[in-house]
Amino acid sequence: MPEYAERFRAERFRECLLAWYDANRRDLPWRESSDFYRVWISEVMLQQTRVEAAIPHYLRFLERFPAVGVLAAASESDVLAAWSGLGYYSRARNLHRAARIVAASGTPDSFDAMRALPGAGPYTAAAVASIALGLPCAAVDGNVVRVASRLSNDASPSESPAVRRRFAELAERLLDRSRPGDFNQAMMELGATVCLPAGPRCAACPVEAFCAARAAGTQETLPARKPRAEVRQVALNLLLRVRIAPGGSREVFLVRRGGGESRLAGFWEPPSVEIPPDGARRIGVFKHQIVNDRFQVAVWLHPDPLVEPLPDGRWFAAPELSAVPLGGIARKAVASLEKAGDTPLFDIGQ
DNA sequence: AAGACGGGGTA
DNA sequence: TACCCAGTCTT
Repeated sequence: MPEYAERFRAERFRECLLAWYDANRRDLPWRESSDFYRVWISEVMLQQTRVEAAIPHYLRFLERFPAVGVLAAASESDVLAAWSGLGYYSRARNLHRAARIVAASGTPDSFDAMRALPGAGPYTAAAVASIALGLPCAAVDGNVVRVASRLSNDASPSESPAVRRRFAELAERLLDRSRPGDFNQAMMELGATVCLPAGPRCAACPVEAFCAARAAGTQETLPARKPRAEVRQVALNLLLRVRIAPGGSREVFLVRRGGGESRLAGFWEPPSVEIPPDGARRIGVFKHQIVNDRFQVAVWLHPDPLVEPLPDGRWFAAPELSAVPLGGIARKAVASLEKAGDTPLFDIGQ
């Protein structure tokens, strides 16, 4: 009877979590009521913003715009001014647009209606729907992803949409349908204060007994992320042939690994160069790296032409260079070369 | 799928 | 000083 056992476990989980929440819940300004407008404003403010940072702005904002009608009637610049210091100003612009929609057509009464408002994604729609409307929607923010990954001891990369869906389904299964708003806030508060990214305080955790990661001792390693793009530390040289003048194409140089431990470590840079006599004028600065077995090339236009033979004169074949995925910078550089009448040809030296 | 968005907090 | 944080929207 695995289903029955599962249901029983989920029920116990809810009891433990909510008992902990009831005993430890913080008094926050937006918890004084479950008023839709106040909950909504707080959830938008709390996107990418810490509770402590949001509180003073929240209080000021509500004083300035005490009800949705006031917000809807305000000018955008007034709203932006009240938002100043919070960052991500598109949140304020979306909120303002959404306020006009709510003022005109009424408070949303479902997850879908909430989700349709500008600035309300899956998280915000679920949070407001559960806290203000009492609807059984699981709100999955970064905290909940961390808690869910540890409860299930699931080391799949947490930024993949499919994996996030799995964690959301777990949260949905655990959700207390009679107190969805409290349950969601309890999960998030657990993640923020106990189930910490580093150094989780398992001894203080109300649901330790339900945690598969804790049982396996893997809690510190979760949630897992996509494997870091791997830069192969191999002396690969890339030959680019660039058509420079009406005369034809010219082979140009290449690149060596950039040094240092900085952001550019692992990229490849051209050696210092001299200007060739034939007036080759516009050669890019090239950086490339092997990322997950794919060649990536970035090309910067450089005011000074550069050409230099490789010191050792050796070339290595780069696989499928003509199919190299160019990043945004490289595409811009190539487009710029083409606009200037120079057709870049990519070729493989050997 | 990947990057922009903006502050503040932290190594 | 530079990196990190993590929802939503855009491309």
